[in-house]
Amino acid sequence: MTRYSAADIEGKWQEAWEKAEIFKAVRSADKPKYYVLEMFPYPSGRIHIGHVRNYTMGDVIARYKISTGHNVLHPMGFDAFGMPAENAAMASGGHPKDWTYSNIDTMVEQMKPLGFGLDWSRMFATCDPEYYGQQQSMFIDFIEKGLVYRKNAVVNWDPVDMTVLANEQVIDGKGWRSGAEVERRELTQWFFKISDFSEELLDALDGLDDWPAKVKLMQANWIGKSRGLQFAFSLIDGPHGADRVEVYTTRPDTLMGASFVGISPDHPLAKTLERERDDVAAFCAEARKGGTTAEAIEKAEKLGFDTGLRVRHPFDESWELPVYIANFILMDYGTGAIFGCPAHDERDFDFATKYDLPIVPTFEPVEGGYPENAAFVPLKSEKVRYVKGFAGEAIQTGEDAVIAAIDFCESKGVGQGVTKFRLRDWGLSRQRYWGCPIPVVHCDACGVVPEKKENLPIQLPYDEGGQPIDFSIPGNPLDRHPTWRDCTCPKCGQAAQRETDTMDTFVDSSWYYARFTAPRAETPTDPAEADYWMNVDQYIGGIEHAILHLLYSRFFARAMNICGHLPEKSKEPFNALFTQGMVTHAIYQTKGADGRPVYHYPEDVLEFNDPDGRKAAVLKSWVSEQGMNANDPFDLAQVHSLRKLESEVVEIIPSAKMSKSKNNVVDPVQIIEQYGADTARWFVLSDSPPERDVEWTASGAEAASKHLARVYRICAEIAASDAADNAKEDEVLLRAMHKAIHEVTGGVDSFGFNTSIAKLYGFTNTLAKSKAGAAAKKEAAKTLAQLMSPMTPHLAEECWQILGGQGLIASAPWPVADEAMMVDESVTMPIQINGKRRAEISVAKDMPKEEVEKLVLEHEAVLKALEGGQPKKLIVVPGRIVNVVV
RNA sequence: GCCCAAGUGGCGGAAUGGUAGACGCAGCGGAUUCAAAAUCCGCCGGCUUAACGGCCGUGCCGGUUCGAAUCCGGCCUUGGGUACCA
Repeated sequence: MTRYSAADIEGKWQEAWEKAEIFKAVRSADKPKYYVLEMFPYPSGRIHIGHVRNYTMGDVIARYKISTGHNVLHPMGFDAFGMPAENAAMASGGHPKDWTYSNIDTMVEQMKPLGFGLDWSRMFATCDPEYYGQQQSMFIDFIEKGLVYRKNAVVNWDPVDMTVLANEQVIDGKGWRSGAEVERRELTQWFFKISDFSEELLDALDGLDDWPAKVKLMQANWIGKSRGLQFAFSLIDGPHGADRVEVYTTRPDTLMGASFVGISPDHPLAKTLERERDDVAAFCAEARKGGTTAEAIEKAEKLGFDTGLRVRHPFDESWELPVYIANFILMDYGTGAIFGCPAHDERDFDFATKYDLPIVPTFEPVEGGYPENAAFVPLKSEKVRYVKGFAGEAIQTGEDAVIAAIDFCESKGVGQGVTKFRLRDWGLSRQRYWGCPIPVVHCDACGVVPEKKENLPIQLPYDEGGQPIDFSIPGNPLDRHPTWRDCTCPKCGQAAQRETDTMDTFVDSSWYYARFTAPRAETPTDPAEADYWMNVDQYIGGIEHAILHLLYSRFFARAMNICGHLPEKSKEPFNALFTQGMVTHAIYQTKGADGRPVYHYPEDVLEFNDPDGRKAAVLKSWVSEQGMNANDPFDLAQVHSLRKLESEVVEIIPSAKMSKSKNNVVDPVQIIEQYGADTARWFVLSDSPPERDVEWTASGAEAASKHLARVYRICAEIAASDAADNAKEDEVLLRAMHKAIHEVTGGVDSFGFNTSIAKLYGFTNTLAKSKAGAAAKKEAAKTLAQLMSPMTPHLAEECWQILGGQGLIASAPWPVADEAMMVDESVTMPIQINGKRRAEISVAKDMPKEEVEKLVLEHEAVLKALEGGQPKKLIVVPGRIVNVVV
């Protein structure tokens, strides 16, 4: 081979790795273990360029850790349950199972040519009965340990499709598929008791030193710890002897500004009144309308209903407040009842204005009086406040005011300080077919009974008694299945019925990392394997999973520890987390006659630089219409003039998320066919820092490909060279090599792949220009191949082989930088005069400070600046810089 | 609204208190070629200068420091997260 051809070499090396079982992970005591995991994909049918970036990063780490003597576990699987499979079945009449497994086959075929160092023998899909059966077994353990329970909950119910909808599936208050008005319905659902772990999940974030601060903050906000006061207003003439309304507030310092009490339509007091009074019943029915989505909530008008009931203020017997039922008060947060302080809360202010309630400011600012423009005075806006009614003391900050108010109220016997969390229990029931069946049985005599473990897995039925399941009928096929539901009670043996709800797919992905340590075990985990391989040393995935998936996994690890499936040390399963950015691509857009955007494929667009050097584009079809051949070199001036025709200018939107409808999707399979896997891998790692988005550009891919060809050419030339040694040049090259080892390694260690690649470019340039002898060049080229091997493993093997390297580069030990070779004998130090660079001197690297000072003061530029005087100050930072202050 | 992050050439970005713009893309000039592709060499922030050089320059205003893209205070813009949570 004389020219680099990815197609000729990549398959060959993949076979060599497989044969040598380089990536097969086997438990062994003689090496430190390293577990690197990328978030596993959903089997949508095709791999996405984003997958390529994600798995390439993981692969760089995996291969690097192998080279540094680690026993590496790097597995791959599929998050295979979920709605898209059912939707596909509805659309095309197939079966979710067939669709899913066929997609998995396709995606594995697409991933293999990328040369990832994965242990494919551990692969599984969450829809394998061997996997979800173990999940069912754990669910039964969770029931025993009280980690899961059933309760009624309000859900979005689509009355046409007869199913529960996730919030994301409700659009404008209507079901996304049926278009029917969504109802709030109370259903009995299963819940994981994640809220029992609120405090622990929050506190343990502090120990996750190698997680992005951003993710920890998002989780902390989601868990939402708040400190407040819970107390009761006494109710005057309440119905049926009801004498109090319990409320919770995080702003007890505004208690003296209360002007009403509000209760949820689902509050027991509201329900009592509803039964007896038609006007209350009508209001409550109205208030319960509308979905539970953020959107629905945003639009909903704040409605209140004066019940006519009155309560007494806890600090003033004669002060009576009205009790309203209000649609914005949630029954499942706090006590389902609030007091409103319109002067210091915007929502209460709106409400009070609407219903003509008093607005009572409670803080006296030290100077200037109250801002006139807003009755709402936010907590942080007042530096010093004086709280009316609270012992007349000045309080410095908002937080202090809250603490002081709680203390004060407690001391007067009004309520007590309470800590609450925003985090709710995790509802896992889904009224869908393509999910893990919840392994319980409903028995008329015994109630809800967990299935016996020996009966697991409870498998999904493939058909309906020989007939294919019809997914076009609304509702859950398991519900209407003729025989599947029928079973016997595991407790009493009488006829009973299976639960037809399946589990949220987030359950499947909450423990797969543990299953990878022993994917074929007869129990959820194998304790010895789990103890050896856990925790995941490096987890890599998208920021979109910052909250739910990662929080659920942290909960599951704790629950699994309680049930004995994971060791104590794995309560936090991911030692380090890295969240990578997306691969984006430009969108080419014009405006249609109706003013709406029209998107174009990149190949339909002619890109060029306008006279200002900025990227611009016109449609090729337009160029052709004007009598120019778009494929020939063309007259830019003509195109520039075309561009003035506004309607035909193509707007380039860079860095847009890839989307089929916008014609900007880059298909990895095509890229591999065109350039090879190494080019795709090199490109997605270069240019942008891994945590940021990287824009896919044709020119960038082309450049990556050219560079790899150049590296091959250089190595081939060196392999064939017999140039004599050249002591001086040899040393220069080897010094550069050791510097490169140091810098590239540092980049890989700290997820700085883009800077590692920049250093590799630099070292390649040095090598190409070097006048060193063949032996030194060969050593440098072999090192270059090694440093590139985690990123472009196929090319690296090929170069290694032609340079005479022993064995596979994949199992060769990582080069070590020689400290002594990295230190230069002399350094060039810039001389600053008053902080501005004016000159530089070259000095021996260990020249004493005094001597440097002497040399500096003799320097022409310094003498000129001093004009015969003495410097006010002379700063010498050894080896770095000199600053003369005159 | 609240919380967080980012802002550096035509573009992606580098530099985390010490020579701003590494490395790459795009662009410009040259070599090679009948020509092209490929490859190789050089230039490439702005203003100014015949040149050497000088001045300005990391979103804006101010501060700390011998020295600030980097630290502090205030603002602007963009991106992300999140919310009837009492």
